[in-house]
Amino acid sequence: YSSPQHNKTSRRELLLIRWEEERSTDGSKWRFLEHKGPVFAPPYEPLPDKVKFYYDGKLMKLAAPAEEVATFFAKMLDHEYTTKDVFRKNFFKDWRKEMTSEEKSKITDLNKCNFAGMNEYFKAQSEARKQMSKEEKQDNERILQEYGFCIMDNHKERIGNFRIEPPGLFRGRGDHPKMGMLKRRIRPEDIIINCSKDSKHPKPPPGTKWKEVRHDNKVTWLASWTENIQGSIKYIMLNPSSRIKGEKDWQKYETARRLKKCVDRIRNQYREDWKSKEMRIRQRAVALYFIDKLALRAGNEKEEGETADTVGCCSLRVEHINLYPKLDDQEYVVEFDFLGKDSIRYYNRIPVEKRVFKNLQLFLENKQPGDDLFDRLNTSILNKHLQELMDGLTAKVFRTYNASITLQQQLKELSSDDSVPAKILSYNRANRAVAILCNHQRAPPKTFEKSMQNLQTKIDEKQKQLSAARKQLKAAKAEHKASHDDKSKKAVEVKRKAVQRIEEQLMKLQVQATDREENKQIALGTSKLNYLDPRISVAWCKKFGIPIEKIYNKTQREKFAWAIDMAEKDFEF
DNA sequence: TCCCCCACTTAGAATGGGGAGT
DNA sequence: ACTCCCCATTCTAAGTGGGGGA
Repeated sequence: YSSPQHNKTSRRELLLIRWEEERSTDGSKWRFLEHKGPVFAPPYEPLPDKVKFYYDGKLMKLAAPAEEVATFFAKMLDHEYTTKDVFRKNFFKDWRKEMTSEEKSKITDLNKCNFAGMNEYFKAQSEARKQMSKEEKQDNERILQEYGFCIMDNHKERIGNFRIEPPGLFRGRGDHPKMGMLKRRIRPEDIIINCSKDSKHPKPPPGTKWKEVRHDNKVTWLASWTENIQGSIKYIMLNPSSRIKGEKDWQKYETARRLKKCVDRIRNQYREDWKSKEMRIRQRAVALYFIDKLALRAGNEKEEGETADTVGCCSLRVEHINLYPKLDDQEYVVEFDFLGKDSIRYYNRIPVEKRVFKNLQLFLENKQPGDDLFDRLNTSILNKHLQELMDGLTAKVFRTYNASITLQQQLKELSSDDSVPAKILSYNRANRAVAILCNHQRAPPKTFEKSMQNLQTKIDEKQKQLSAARKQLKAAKAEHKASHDDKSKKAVEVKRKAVQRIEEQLMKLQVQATDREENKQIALGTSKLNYLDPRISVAWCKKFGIPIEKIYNKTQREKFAWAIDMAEKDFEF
């Protein structure tokens, strides 16, 4: 950052030009890739004998394999998961697979297992670890330096997840049929390494082998393995600050900006299609309208019974919507109520155009609650159609586009003469509007009520202070009225200032309380990280002289380095 | 056309570490 | 120095969407 602005900019522009040129060739993602391979979970250490496990009230010593799996459960005792039937059932089934035949014949009922001793032991352990955190920190740092980076095309790049996931109990979100199942330990023999032929290949731990070493530069991952719960592949990939991720991110926003140029045409088109003679075209047009207007996800089909029952737009079922020809003072209201990604509930009531409403009534005819709303549509059909409307257009581009354009519009409406803290508050409001659009929710933090109470206490105290200060001011005024001397005049001024200061402090606390309350169930991070073109925020900061640190923390600045360099104050999404 | 596989982005929860307040 | 709380970071699950083969 020591170089002059114009140099920095042109360097970055050149880099982007280079990115673009390199991209357009043969689909290869890199020319050289060298890394040290992943870091494995530490081997299991059997519990000391003082840690007791009881079955049916009787002390029992488990052999290492069953003991290890028992510790996974014991560590989660305080978690709600361990009270759920499905979790317990899946856990117990998988746990029994790890038992010796003797253990298996004795342990037949999970309810008779007492893990309390183990649980206490691990709590004590994590306390102890906190005490000696210095050494551990150094250790982590050493591992990070050794395994946390790779060389890709002449650049040292940070790896995102260089540690292999440790074994444990699967924690699915929502009503997941597989929750509690044993996630098995990953060994070197499970790992496929990807690197360049002419690089120094990573060595497997002594006495082990990799499953495979390949040299595929059409993909970006450094290592992969197949996970045993869903049978899906997991990858080790680079950090968001890397060239390969940044470039992709930039492309994503460029595609969304291209959508901006033709979105009017597309909107007119789907409105026309609401009138089509063909059912499949009407369904496609209504679904696209929802994706555009409500920022719904595409909604791929899912394998029944393998995952939680969640839906997106194309997979909506009859039971997920209600139609109200009239509701309160509005006409043609559609009520949505379904579980989306991560089993987050989407609930919304929106008035739609009459034509959409009539179409929905048509789609619902002769259907059961469990039937598909759009029975002639799926994401593949929709995306093929979108591809014809614009090169590179898919359903998810609408989410990116609508999120980013919303932020830009909201920021434009702000008054420019606010103070910096007021501007930042407004920025967060705009961010929040996007998070609400995208339905980014979170569980209220466990400490939420308490921290709100603390804040309220502060506010109450401040209010008391204020009324005391006001009384003093009043007294000082009376004093001055009586004496009319300079000293009392000064005293009035002093008291007036104090009142003003306390008023400001109170205001600040109240704003903070409002902000926190409004954020109770809303997660801002996801939209900031994945949907809002960072150049909008960077341009806004530059235009109003707001330090970028007020908007993006260190990690975010690293991820968005390309945008921070590239965007000038007049950038338009 | 359908299905399955693969690679990648997007997601909320859990964890950890450091700073503010006492 | 200590505690508590908050935010950054880490973790890994859960989506999207393309491609290939039956």
